[in-house]
Amino acid sequence: MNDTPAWLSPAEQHAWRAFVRLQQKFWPMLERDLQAHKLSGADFEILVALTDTPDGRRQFQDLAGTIEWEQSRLSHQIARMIKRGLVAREECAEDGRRAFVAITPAGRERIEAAAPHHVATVRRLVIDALKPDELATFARLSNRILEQLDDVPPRPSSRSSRR
Amino acid sequence: MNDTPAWLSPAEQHAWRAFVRLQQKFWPMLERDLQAHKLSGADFEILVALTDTPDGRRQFQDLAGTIEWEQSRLSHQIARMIKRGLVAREECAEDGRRAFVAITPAGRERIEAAAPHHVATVRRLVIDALKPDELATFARLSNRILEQLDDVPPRPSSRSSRR
DNA sequence: TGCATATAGATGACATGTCATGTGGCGGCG
DNA sequence: CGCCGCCACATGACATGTCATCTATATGCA
Repeated sequence: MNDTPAWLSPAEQHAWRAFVRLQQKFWPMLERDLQAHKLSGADFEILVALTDTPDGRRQFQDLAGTIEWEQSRLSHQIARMIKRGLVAREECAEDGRRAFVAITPAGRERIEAAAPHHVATVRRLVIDALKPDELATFARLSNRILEQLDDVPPRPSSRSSRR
Repeated sequence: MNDTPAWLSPAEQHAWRAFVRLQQKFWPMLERDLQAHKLSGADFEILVALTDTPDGRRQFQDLAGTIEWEQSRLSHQIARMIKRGLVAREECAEDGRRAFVAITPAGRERIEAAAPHHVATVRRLVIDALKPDELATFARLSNRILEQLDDVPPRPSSRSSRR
C-alpha cells in the first residue's frame, strides 16, 4: 500500500525544512519580544480580540470562535488573565450558563503600551524581509495551504485511501 | 519617534494574518496526527535527529545544536523520553560532564512506525497544496524571512534606533 | 599542587496547552 | 410540574516550555 513516495524529494524536503524552521524560529522570537511588556502571545491575542469590540467585551463563545481556540484552553487562559487583572469575567443575564469576558483598564493600558513595539517587530521580522509583490505571493501561497488544511481535516488514521 | 506606520497596510495586514493563521492551525494538526503513534512533535524531532546518525546516538550538545533547542528544554525532554523508554542516556568517558543520548530499540520501532504516516500527512497538508514551482517560491520566500530573523536577532528593547 | 572559574547538564518553579471529566443552568417532553 | 439530557463553562491531571539556579567536572594558572 505504499503508493506514495516514502520520503520527500530533495526539492520538497528543502521546502518542508524551510517551512518548519521558519515557524520554529519565528514564534519564539515574537513571544520573547512581547515578554518585554509582560505579555504572552496568548495574552496579546485575547486582548486584541477584546479591543476589537466597541465595549471591550465579548461572549466567551464568541471569543473562542473568533480566535479559533478550544474552549478549555480559553477557559484556563482567561482564569490566568483574571488573576493578573487584565480581564474580568461578567455574568450573562439572559443565560446563566454563558459568560462575558471584558478587558479591564489595566489590560487596556498594557496592550496599548505593547502594540506599537509589537507591530514594529512584526514589520522588522517579516514584512520588511519581502518586497510588496513577494509579500502578496507569500500570502497567496499561505492561504492556499490554509485551504488545504480546511479541506483535509479528518485525519485518516492511516494511509488508507489515496487521493 | 513614530517614524514607522502605526499599523500595517491592508495588504500587509492580509499577509500577516495569513502567516499567523497558517502557523496556528498547521502545527496543532501535525501534533494531533503524531499523537496517533503516541509521539509528540518534540519526540519525533529528537528521534529523527538520532536516527540520522549511523549508531543512533549523539552528544547532548551536538543534538541540541542540530535541532536548535535550548539546553534546558532538551534536558527536560530527554528526561521524559527516558522515562518512556524511547532513548537512553550514556556517559562520556573522556569528559564526565558530557553525555550521550542514544535511541533505544523501542524508540526506533516507534519512529519507524510513525514516519510513513507522518510523511504522508506532510505531503497531504502542505506539499500537495502547491504546484512544484509554487512550492519552490514558497521555500524561497520562507528562507528570505529566515535570513531576516538571523539578521535582526538583538531585540531593540524599544523603538529607539531609527531604521 | 590548589584554587578560581568556566562548562555541561540537571533541576525546580512556574506558565501554558491538551484531554477527560465535573457542575450548574436551560429546555423539552411526559 | 418534574425529570432528563444538553449546553456552556470550569476544573484536574498531566505534558511541555521557559527562566533561574544548582551540581559536578574540567581547566587555567599562581
